[in-house]
Amino acid sequence: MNEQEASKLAKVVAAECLGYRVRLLNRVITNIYDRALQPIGLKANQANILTMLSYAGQASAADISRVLVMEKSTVSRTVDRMKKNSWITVEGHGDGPSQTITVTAQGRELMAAAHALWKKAQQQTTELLGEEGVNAILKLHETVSASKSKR
Amino acid sequence: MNEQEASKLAKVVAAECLGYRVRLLNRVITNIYDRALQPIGLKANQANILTMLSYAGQASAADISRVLVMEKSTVSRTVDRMKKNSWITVEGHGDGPSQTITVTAQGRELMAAAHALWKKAQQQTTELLGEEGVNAILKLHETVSASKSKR
DNA sequence: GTAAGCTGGTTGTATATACAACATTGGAGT
DNA sequence: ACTCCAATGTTGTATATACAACCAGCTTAC
Repeated sequence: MNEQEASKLAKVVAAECLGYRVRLLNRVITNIYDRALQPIGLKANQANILTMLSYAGQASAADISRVLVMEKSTVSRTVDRMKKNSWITVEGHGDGPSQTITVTAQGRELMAAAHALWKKAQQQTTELLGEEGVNAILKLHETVSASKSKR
Repeated sequence: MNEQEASKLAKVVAAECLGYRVRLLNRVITNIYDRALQPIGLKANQANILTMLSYAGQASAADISRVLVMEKSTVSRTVDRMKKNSWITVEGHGDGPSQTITVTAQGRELMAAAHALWKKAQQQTTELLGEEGVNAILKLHETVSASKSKR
């Protein structure tokens, strides 16, 4: 398959499916953040959780799930990984509900280191998308989160 | 944590990170397609590959990887799953390069069934995002795929 | 003509994601 | 006070994703 054919096919699939475009966009952008944070062993998603926790002071897994609109099982496992890295502590009855999750001193140090790296990724993304693209993302996010809150 | 606090936190994280917004957007939109296709056991991503293959007639794994801009290991495993479902056939030297992947009769039937379901998801997405949102996605996709082709 | 390198594919490992099934725990209602 | 239900969390299973290491075959350079 030559490049022309490939390009044509890509256009066909892309023209058809919004889902495809969103997934590709996600792969590209998330990759920028993940690569940037890779030197300190942090993933973009975990960085978001750390950020939320540091603003909140403390939160339960359910809080994280609600605030960041993530599936509770995803939160459960991610929290577990972060706990193993000693970035956070989880207090409360091992099994029972109502945990209290807080960022550890180590976690705060990590965040400090993450900030510079994250900023670079954010800038790279902004350059890639352009001002217009960034605004589009902001708007799309508003639309989606508005629809989510209705449920 | 009450709803006001949660909402405020969400805004903070979202305001900070474009990556977060894109991931959320991806989760919401991909979920629409996955749920729509769920009755026939097809995932959005696999549907895209099937579509590409049916337009192409045949393609190698490397072609899929290039056209849809997916990691080759992702393609390898997804192709494997689709093959197990008899939606596609893979011909060529078991190990060696240059496979020839084609859609089977079963695969074509599946696509026919998928089309109606996919269309519903597409419409649902369009309603969710609005005309403006859809245009934003189109534009973002162009920007991203243009940057990709430069590499 | 041979060695080095490129291309194509697979596999190991890790994370994010979704859905379903399950356990636990508190509280609400009677 | 007791029962039932809603909210919380965990775990099983499956897919998508990324990166790295690896293998096989073909091409290119010398």
